[in-house]
Amino acid sequence: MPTLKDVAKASGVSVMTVSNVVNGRPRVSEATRRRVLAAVDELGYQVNLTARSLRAGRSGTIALSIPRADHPYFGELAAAVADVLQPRGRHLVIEQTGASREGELSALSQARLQMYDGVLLSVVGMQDAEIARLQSDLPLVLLGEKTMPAHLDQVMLGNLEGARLATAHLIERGARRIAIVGGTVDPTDSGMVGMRTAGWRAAHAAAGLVPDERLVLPPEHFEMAEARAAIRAAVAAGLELDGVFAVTDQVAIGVMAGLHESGLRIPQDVQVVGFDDLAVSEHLCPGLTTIDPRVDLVVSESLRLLERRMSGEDAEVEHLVMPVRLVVRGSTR
Amino acid sequence: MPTLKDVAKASGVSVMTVSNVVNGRPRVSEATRRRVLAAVDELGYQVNLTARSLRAGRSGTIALSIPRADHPYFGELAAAVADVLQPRGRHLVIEQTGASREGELSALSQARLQMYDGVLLSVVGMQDAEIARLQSDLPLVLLGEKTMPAHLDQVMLGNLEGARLATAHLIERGARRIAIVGGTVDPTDSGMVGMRTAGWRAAHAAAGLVPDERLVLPPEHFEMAEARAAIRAAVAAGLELDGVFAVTDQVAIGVMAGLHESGLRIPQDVQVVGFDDLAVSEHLCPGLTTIDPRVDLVVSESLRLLERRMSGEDAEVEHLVMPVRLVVRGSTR
DNA sequence: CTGAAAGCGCTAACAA
DNA sequence: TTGTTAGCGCTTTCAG
Repeated sequence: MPTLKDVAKASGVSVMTVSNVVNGRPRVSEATRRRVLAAVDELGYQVNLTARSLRAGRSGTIALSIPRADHPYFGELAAAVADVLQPRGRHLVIEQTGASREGELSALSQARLQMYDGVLLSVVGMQDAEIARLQSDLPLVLLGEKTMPAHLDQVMLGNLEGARLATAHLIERGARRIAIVGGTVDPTDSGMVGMRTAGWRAAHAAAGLVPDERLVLPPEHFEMAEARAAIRAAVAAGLELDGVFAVTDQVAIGVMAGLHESGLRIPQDVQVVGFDDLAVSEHLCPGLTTIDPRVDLVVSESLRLLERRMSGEDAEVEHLVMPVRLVVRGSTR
Repeated sequence: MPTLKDVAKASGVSVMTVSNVVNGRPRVSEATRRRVLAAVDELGYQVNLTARSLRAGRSGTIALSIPRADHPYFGELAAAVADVLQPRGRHLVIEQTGASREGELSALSQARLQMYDGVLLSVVGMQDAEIARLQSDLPLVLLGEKTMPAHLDQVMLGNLEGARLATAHLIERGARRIAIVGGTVDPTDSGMVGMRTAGWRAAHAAAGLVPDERLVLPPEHFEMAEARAAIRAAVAAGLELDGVFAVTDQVAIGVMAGLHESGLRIPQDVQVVGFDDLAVSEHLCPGLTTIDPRVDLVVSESLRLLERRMSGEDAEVEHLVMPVRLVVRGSTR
């Protein structure tokens, strides 16, 4: 690759002048400018962004780290972030950590994070200790469904409120035996599953109902096939239910398939509510009633926090929980 | 951030020794190693990967450029690439171009591509001229559904064969009025839509049938809502059909929703086949018969080609078309 | 308006 | 085993 020096030599000026031309700085005579641009063209010169970053101390790039790109929720999140950043002229790259419980940071080391001007880190499998170890001098905003170290900005979905809304809606529409698919019976779970299960319990309590603990169904990986098998097995085992709160839309899709296979009709026999409002959910048959997690707000708020850190402002740490919204479709009556 | 120099000063050795320790090179006495590591720990030293890249002339990173992360096909592709690269100890970043027809390269400049050791470029909206201008000295493999410049390696899906298989399957299962949703009547279209439409025509021709041109339905953006509206409108307008080949699974999902809304049953009244075999397609009701584009092969082949370029091998340019596979599910009889 | 020098943080090559 | 030197390609600073 040709360098500034090569262009300088070819056009008979100094590297500094070439740099000035290439960066459109003023105070360059029209004649030299043309000469330099001709050389740039001829040699096919391209700035070396690595060198520029080293010199500038900034890369001009923001990173979004997600567990997996093939999980629609994260794909949609990534696109939403890109859509906000692109018009602002900021460059985004997506890092995929692989959601390894053993440590996202091995895949995405602190050193690598340091390359970016700012990082939105969607933490799923990460240990608290690892998160706590994150340098707070790197502009960083955490996106994740559990409470994080107090010294880092965080934006969280309205997990509890969403689960409560979803379950209350099922109760209101007449369901009385409402399974939670992807829930947990572990009361110490403070993560996404724990919070959504707590919302399911809270809605029951508010209605004066006591949920049957057998209605807490296991799928732990939020996979469609797993959820489908779980609901089929439960129905086959004689578990009676007339409603399902699925902890994610992906799980809900599996649940709908499983209920269908079991000969149960939605919503006549079993009503279903999901969580995430994936793009596909609107186009299922029937359309999936779900919780809109307001990814738009998550994105705008987390970028606000990030820009604040990036500008060096020494503001208070914020831990935000976004509002959510129930979207009613055909899977509930 | 502390630098090698800071650590060197703190531990009373030279920067080179620190570098040697940090990089686990041999020929460092146990005593100094410990002293250095202590200083590294204390100062919280982290390598500056930008500086290392500049020095080494390589970034150790491969980029995958996709139009949008919220399009499930690309999300699944990205995850598949990451899953192959991760175990090999290579680092991947995902760049999102935004599929702007005006030019993917403005979002993702040549200069930026140059930062990576290798690039998988999924081209959609890119102009031929822009693609042709791409330096061939950057290890680059094109992923895209149109024929690209001869000087660049390319991996393409079996568009024609897949569309042919899908349509032939519909014909075999008794469909005679088979719409193509997302097709084109423009015979000069040599892109993905053109090839898949050609496959639809080829299957008809092979069966001695002549398709009604009114069965070519418009949706151009492969969006679910658009496809849903298009099929509804067509049915409402009295178009008779007993089969649909949707150019993508996303389109197929919209089609299924639209047919459902129009009171038509799948597969009894209308059979549907898609293309992409998205993860969700298996869990629709009914399951979607579709073409598996063998993303696994696309990934392994494109990485083979890429690694070859990255190793500096001066091999023949390859233009590969991957085989495809029909996956039969409930949406066809 | 143009140029020379210095240095961002790192490592290969050589010297001690 | 450890240290010194040079330079990756760029831009800031200061001097013509």
